[in-house]
Amino acid sequence: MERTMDAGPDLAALAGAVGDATRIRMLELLMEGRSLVAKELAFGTGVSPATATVHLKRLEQARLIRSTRQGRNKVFRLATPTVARMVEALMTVAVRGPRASATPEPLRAARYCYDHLAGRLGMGITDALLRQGHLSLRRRAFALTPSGEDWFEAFGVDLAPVRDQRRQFAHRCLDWSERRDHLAGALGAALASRVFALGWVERQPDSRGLVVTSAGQRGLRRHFGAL
Amino acid sequence: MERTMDAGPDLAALAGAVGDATRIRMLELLMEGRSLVAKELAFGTGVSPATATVHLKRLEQARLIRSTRQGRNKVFRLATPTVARMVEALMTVAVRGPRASATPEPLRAARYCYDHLAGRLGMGITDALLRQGHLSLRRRAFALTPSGEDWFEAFGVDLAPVRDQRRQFAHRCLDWSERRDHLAGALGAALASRVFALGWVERQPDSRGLVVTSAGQRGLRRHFGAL
DNA sequence: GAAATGGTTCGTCATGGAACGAACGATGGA
DNA sequence: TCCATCGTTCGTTCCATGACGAACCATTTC
Repeated sequence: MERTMDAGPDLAALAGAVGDATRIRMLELLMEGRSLVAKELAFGTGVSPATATVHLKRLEQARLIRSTRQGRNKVFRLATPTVARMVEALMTVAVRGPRASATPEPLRAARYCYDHLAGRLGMGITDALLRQGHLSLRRRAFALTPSGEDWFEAFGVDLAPVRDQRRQFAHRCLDWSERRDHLAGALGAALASRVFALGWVERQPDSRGLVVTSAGQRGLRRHFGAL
Repeated sequence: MERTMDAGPDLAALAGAVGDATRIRMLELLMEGRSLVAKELAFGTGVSPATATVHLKRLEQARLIRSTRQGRNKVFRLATPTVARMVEALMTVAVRGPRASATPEPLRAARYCYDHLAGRLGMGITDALLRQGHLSLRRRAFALTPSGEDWFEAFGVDLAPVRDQRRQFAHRCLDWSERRDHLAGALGAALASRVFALGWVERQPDSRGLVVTSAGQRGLRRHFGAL
């Protein structure tokens, strides 16, 4: 199909890469947890390893995902937080009016969005941090206040390496299930893995989404009050 | 292709609708100006009217666009500002690193994003309004200050009907060419059409994007200082 | 080294769907 | 009333590509 050259970003190429049921499902899977190996992505999309290889290669060429070898495994993750934002925007549109309330309860309650906490849990924590003056609002991001620095360190998050990452520090991410934004970026990811390390949340076995443990209930209440 | 039911939004359906070169181009065209008739969209994508009909129907079924009959014409527009946000997010990702600076100058400078001003012009105006205290920042939106209300009325924007619209009043839209956000929503659209009505900007004949007229240069400087 | 596992490559198949031209219904203007 | 224009419908063609199994490397484990 010949066509005059397009000004601006090459949407057609991107749309081609995104516009396949299996590939978008892969991106969706990568939104939930940090990174997955090829086999998990094949299984998760219900497709043979051979087919998965092709799709993953295509996604990688489109710079939507990145891979690293680990032994005989190949682990994939979203290429950039910007990609996560894009997928999030797609999800926001994909939630149809009448079906909007059909978003499964566990997903509304707590889930990963890329590498940070989302759903009502992520939102609640973010709101609490704002209320307590540990975060403040900036145009496109949150800012960590002095009291916030103390709080994070006391919570067990070593901030130095978090600041050293090349990605945005405290990004604001818009959630498709709640339509409000929550803490993302390097700081959001660090917070999420700390909460995970504390055993406050656990990955749900086969479904997507997270469950808050009873220790988590207590801990969250102690730190953030009623969420 | 049988597959277990997906939790959450139906991304596959959406991805299918978006993932075609012609259809994404149509969405792109609808981002620039308010609304277009079927023929313009056919011509703009280099496709026959028959083919265009099929694509437009598909996009409409996916609720990405909406149409109304006007005489023997059928005019299309993006269904919701949320869709515009999604396309914008796609564009942001589609801008490749090395090619980033290859974004054509006129598009960087001034263009429509859906129905409001974007590019450096939209950003500059937004910044000026913030600096002058006519807008203030909220979490997901801008807020119009009391002085801002006066300013808009003096500028010739009747705010009452703008507030009555069902869409968000002063949304923050992230720009793919500048990677910063600018005034959108009902207020952004009203401002854009006022600026257009004043003859300060004109649609570029065949390219995309806008040009600032000499009257516009003067008017913008007078109201906003150096942009 | 052999066996097991993860991933890739290759060849093939089948299907979806994108495109067109032609014929048709509808609307508006002369 | 008649013509021009706009859009839709239909039938057809044809190509892209998504899927698989089998064979093939590479790495770890025993």
